[in-house]
Amino acid sequence: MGRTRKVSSKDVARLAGVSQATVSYVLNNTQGVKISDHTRQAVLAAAKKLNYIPNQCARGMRLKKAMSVAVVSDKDVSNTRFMSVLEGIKDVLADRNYSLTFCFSRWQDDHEAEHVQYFRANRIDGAIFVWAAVSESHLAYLIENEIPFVVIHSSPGFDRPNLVRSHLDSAILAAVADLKSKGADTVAFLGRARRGVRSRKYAGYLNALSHLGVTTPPESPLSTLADDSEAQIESALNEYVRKNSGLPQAVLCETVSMGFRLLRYAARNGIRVPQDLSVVAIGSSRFAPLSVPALSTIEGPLYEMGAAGCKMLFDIIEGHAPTTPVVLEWSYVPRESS
Amino acid sequence: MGRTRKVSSKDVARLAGVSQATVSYVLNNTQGVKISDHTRQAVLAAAKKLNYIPNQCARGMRLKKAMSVAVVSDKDVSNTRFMSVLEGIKDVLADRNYSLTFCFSRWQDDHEAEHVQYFRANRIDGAIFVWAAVSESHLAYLIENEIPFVVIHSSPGFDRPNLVRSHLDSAILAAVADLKSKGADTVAFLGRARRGVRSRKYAGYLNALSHLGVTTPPESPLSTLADDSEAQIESALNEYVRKNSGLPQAVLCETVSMGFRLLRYAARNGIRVPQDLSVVAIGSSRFAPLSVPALSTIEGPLYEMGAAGCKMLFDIIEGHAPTTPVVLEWSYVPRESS
DNA sequence: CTGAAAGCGCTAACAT
DNA sequence: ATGTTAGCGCTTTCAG
Repeated sequence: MGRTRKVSSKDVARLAGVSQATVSYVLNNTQGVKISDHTRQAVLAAAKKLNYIPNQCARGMRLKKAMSVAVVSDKDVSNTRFMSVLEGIKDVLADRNYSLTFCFSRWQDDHEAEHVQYFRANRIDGAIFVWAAVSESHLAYLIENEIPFVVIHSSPGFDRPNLVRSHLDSAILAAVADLKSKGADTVAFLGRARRGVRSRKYAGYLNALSHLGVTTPPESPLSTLADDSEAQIESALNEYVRKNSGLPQAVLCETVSMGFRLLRYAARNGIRVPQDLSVVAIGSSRFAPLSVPALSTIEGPLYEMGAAGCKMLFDIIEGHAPTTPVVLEWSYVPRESS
Repeated sequence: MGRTRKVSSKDVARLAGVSQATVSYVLNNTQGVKISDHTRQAVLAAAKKLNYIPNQCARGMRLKKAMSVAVVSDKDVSNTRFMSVLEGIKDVLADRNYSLTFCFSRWQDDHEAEHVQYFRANRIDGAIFVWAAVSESHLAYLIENEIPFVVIHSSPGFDRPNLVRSHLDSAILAAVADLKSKGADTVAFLGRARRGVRSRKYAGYLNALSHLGVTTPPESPLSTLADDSEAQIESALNEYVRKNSGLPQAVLCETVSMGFRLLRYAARNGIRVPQDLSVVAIGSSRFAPLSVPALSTIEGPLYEMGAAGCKMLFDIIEGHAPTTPVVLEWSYVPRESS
């Protein structure tokens, strides 16, 4: 058939035998404008017949909106997480017919940052920072210039109202409670030494133990763990067994990959999971349900953080600045390993 | 200072004491229009003073362009690779003042795909598929409807002119030649069994061996390798040693993580790298230069593939369809481990 | 060499 | 209940 000139609202109007304005009224369901059912159907039919899609650029120009928001991130975001957040954002955008413009956060000069230029060039209506390195001074610049933005960031100590972050403790508590209810008197933590006590995950673990009166094993976290390789984990567990004269009944792993490795260790050594040992890992992976046994996890609200951040951005764009951050809960997803 | 109304070309014109048209001429360096140096400077000064940035939406509308292209990908692209490609694309886009609109490839209905809608709504001028699942029938639809697109895809057997793919064999040849020149008579391949003979990487390895007359060890690829865990690699190597009565002098690893694990194995067993054993891994990682010894790698032309794809897309948009795919070479990056 | 004016496709007063 | 019209900010003939 080849390309015919793109169809405009004028074409629809002509075919429906009405004016362009009427087409706009019908298609946008403009409030306070009454359209007879007859013409409405005519317009709808014409639009469908011509396969009409409004020119967002023209629309945006008239509305003084860009109909797009920027997602700005670093070049080395971890992937699964990032894509889930993007999904959440995209779904909210789709509802409003907004598109997603992608920016990297390079900090040459605050004024020259890509998203700033884009905003001033009317290409975006606001920006969402997704785990991006972003200085307080730059955020101050954005505020000063009234550029709408939201920060999606999990690390604590970063407090502003237009922030979406996550809360881990309750989910860990739920997991440990579940382990306890299934008979585990002692729950060990498997994590990297260099993270140590400062980590949110370890803090949540300690918090859960004290709330539930579960024994803290003397050798936990397994501090000899330099990385999450299989050999490291194996030797750490061996040392644990030696010091505590036996395996823990349950282990909370800092990452999914540690969880997997622990499962492999157990399999190799004839330890039955979850009968002899329960395993729960913190993090998300498409593969968690696919291991044998399927790995129980504590998962971050990635999609929801994206969606919440995007909704918050729209609120800001529409003049309703949030007064307090959105905090979303991680959740305990028990599978076969616990 | 607060937000003042956005500055338009009219404001610049007024300040410079010229007409809007002149501003446009100067700022776009319009061909075939002579502007006196005096007015040119006046316009430039005014623009700078007002910090003027043209409204891309209005500009695009007038030019009948969207000033943006879509990157279409799946939700689970592997990350380092993806971000590098995006960088290449973004740099080319920046040259032309284009922005990047992000789409997921969901195949509900060919006509309803997001990028199709976006094209018809004038939000994008074309699409780049980055390792996305995309059916031939959908591509046919895009061609039929004259929607400009390019496919960045490495797997073979996918042949069309508007394609950017990569070629691995020469880089592997270079690596093996280097290993040989340093005295390695035998080079083993460390890869996952399930990939086996069908993989491009293994094929490239065999090709290099036969070209250079390097010995193919009987136990290569290390077919017992079920995954890339440390324990698996260790037992595979042990088996290799048993069957070949000794370690290979050099190993080509299918992935960077295998390379790292091999280095750790060597360190644990007192094998000196590269004196006793040379290691080269296929793939890219920020960490490759950071290991001890720094890992030699064979790296894909990720950035370049993005850039080439984007340039190709602009060619297509401007009516110059390519007649043949772009094929870019991987490169051998020797570091300390070889 | 520069300016006036038309118009890209759309929406929203303001008419009717 | 619908049509007329005036722009949104920009580029580009066409006149001076």
